[in-house]
Amino acid sequence: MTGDDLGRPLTIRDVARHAGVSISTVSRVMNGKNVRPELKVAVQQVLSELDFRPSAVARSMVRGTTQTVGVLIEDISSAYYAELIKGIESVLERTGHHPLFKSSHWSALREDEALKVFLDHNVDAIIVVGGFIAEDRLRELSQRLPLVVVGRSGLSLEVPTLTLDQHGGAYRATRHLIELGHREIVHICGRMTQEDAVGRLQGYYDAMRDAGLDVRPEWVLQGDFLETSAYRAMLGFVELNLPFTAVFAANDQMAFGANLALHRKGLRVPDDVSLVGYDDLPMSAYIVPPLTTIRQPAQQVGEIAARAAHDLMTGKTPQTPNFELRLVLRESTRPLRR
Amino acid sequence: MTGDDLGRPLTIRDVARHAGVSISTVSRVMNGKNVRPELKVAVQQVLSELDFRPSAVARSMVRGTTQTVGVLIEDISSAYYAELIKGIESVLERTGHHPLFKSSHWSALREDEALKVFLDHNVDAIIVVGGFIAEDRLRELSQRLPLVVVGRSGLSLEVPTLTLDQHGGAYRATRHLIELGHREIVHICGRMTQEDAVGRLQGYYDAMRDAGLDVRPEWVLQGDFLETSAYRAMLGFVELNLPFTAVFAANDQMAFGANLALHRKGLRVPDDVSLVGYDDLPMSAYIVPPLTTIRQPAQQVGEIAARAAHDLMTGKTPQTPNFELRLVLRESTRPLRR
DNA sequence: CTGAAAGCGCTAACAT
DNA sequence: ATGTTAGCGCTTTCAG
Repeated sequence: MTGDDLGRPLTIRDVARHAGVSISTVSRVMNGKNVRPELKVAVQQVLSELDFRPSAVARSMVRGTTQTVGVLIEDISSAYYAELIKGIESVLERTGHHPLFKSSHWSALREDEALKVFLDHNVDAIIVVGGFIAEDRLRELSQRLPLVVVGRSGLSLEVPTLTLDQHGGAYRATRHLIELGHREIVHICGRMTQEDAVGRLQGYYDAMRDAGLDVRPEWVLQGDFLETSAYRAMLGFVELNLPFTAVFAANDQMAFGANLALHRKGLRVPDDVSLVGYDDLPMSAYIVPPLTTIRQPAQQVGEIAARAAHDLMTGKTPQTPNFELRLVLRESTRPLRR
Repeated sequence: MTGDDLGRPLTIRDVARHAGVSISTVSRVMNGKNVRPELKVAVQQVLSELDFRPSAVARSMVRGTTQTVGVLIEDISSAYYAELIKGIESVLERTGHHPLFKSSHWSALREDEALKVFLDHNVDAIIVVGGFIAEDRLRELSQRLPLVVVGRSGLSLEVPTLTLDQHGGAYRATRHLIELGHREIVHICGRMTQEDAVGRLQGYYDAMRDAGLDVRPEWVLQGDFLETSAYRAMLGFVELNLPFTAVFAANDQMAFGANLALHRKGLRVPDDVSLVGYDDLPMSAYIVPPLTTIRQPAQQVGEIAARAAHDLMTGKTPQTPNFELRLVLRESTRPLRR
């Protein structure tokens, strides 16, 4: 009715003026406080007519809360973390919080930067996935705001910490191969700077040792969790002409790389070589042959982490259930033929 | 030195008090305005001693800018979009902006919600990737703030729009198969609600028609861009026992699914059936056999989109180069044996 | 139940 | 060059 459409976004004052009330009344209506019904209706009318939306920034300023939660993660774009993020997203969406994702790309410096950004922006909680942040810094953080840590072990923090038993998962994977009769088992490991990689390597070692099997140093191939590294490493290993009948890759992506390398060398999976991965990416059921692997319930972990963050924010005691790392039997392994 | 460490975060007043100056001087020092050198040093001293970081929220409030850019995308966690995001992240990191990612999961409602959230939070720019937002709404948005649109064609907007020639890409993929001598070519398409899927289907049709080839209706298999759909569709098709020698899947994920289905049915790729995908995911070079596919430079698209957003924010004229959709020849196709 | 006014932490006039 | 002050848009006392 009044033709005062300026480019400038509306403020609560505009609404108040149009409704003929004070700004506090408008605020009350928006926040469901007690207001005389007739006034309330009138204000709501104007609110929707003007399609008014209060500034989240102004609200944050006065409420001291932003409805955002910072999520620090190595790499948003990598397949495994993508699953985790999906889980976080899905529960935060329901609690009305907005995730703020930052990739640190395995750089301690960027981790630190990201945390500062989170703090500067006054996020209501932080979820840290993996990484290298010192225990003290985490403790300090947890004193300032709700903090949830995922995938860091050996921490003694008063903070919900979700960890998966990497050692156990790798042990199970290796054990599976051993039970199929394999004795010469190659392991392609991840970067030793990453906790998960170390745990999995150790699980492999221990499974071998417990079975009374020696591990030849040449059997441990250095990878970096990406396909290419495993592809190259596997190719190189085959050229050594050492006998081997099985491969355990520290993640599925490297298993893919190894799979192709074996194929190139004329070795059939699983007829000539059995192959086990780790993660169980959505894809892994669709490669040829479908990959036997250790299932990490990444999405579920993300959900629990987000729920824990929410619990912390609302003063509830977060649950941190144990996650089961199951072996998913598919078609890339078979009993050793003798 | 003064033992006043409260839990409450510091404000500019604390700094001012400690340095014995006014808050405006502190503000000036932080913003590089002219301040007497000695004072400046003193303030900087206090600033770092206290490890003070100004509230981004308060700054946003007064500056009217947030250093954030909203990124609306179907699904953060899907492999193709992950690449795009990586590109966006990498350039926004350098410009000092913080991406705010929202997945809309192919829901117009969520798209709308996300846009509102962006607006509420006063993002400095928005990047919209695909989706269903009406042209008018986009125009309206673009009048309020810098807007970059990715992957929407047929729009007549005064807005930087990055599109890839889906029709052309699919045409090239199909053409490749035809040139290899294939005539009975199956297409697994995506959801017809998605623009890209339609463009690719049309490209397939046109390539067939231009080659004087008829398309049997049974050759067009309905998928949804995920592995499973293609796996099932392919399985079902093979059971029809219709002759065919090649498959063009509308994305790599579906090509993976088809690949497995063919394998299950005892058909060898590429010896019995040639297979072409679309996207060129990082993974696609590592499946067995390595996938011939149309390369969509997703990461580069993300970079250009972010750069365009930045240009818009800084008043520069954004560049929107053409992207080349190359056929990447690998090992999943071969000449038809006669 | 409602309006006036204070104030969240900061920046940008405005005075000095 | 520096300090004082007025807001940014909102919520929340505090009076009435």
